[in-house]
Amino acid sequence: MLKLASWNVNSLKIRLEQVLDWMDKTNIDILALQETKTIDDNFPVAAFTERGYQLCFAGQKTFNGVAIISRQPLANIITDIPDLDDPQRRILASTIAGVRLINLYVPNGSEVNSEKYLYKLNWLEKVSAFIANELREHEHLAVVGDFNIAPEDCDVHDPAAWEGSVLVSPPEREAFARLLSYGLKDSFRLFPQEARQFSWWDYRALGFRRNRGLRIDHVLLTQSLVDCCLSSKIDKDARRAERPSDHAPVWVELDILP
DNA sequence: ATGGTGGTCTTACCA
Repeated sequence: MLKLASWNVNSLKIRLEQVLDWMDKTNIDILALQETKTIDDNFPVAAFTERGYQLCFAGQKTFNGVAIISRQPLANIITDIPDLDDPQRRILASTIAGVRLINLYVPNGSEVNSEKYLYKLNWLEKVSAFIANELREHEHLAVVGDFNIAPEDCDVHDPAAWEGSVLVSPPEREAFARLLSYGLKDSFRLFPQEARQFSWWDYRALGFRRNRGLRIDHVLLTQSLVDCCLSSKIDKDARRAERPSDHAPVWVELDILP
């Protein structure tokens, strides 16, 4: 059994104890983090290596930042991709236990047609091309992270209120669908799920208490991993913690040896 | 109820 998780922690410095507690509780094998918000020199390496994990990370000051924490060795690490000269640290890929893992912190996009939105769409285009290329080389591949896209209306607490907005706009959903067209599957939808399950809730206006959320954090799997995927869940409990991230962790159990 | 909270080498910005 291999447990693979993704979590936007919104500052690893603030959330380190929560992350360590959650890893202990769930006995996770591989954890992909987004929004670590720390430069590499300040990454809390020892906290993870003391627990028997290995890690890789790509950070910057104040914003963004991605990391992969793994019980197994991390090979073939990539932080930058062709045709995207981007100082923002949002991409981290590594091969672990025969699985190619691509960890993404997709840009938020701010508002439809804003400069940040256009950056998001271009970023998604270049990353899609990179993933298409990776799929040619790796049979067992997972794309995980904060996609900042709610793929379907059932992933949105109030689809009418959100219609056309950033995170749900048709061009963003088309970019997500393009990944599925490569044969990747949204692991969450492989299983029967209760309605109104989300992975992110705005800190403001009692968003979590009222379950006014979106499902924007995803684990996409190639068919070979779908075939051994036993479950796909969102751990809403982590969002109930004191001083939580605005995102909950999402994770899959794969019936392969770690 | 068109606001609100939380994070950052903050006093503006990002989400």
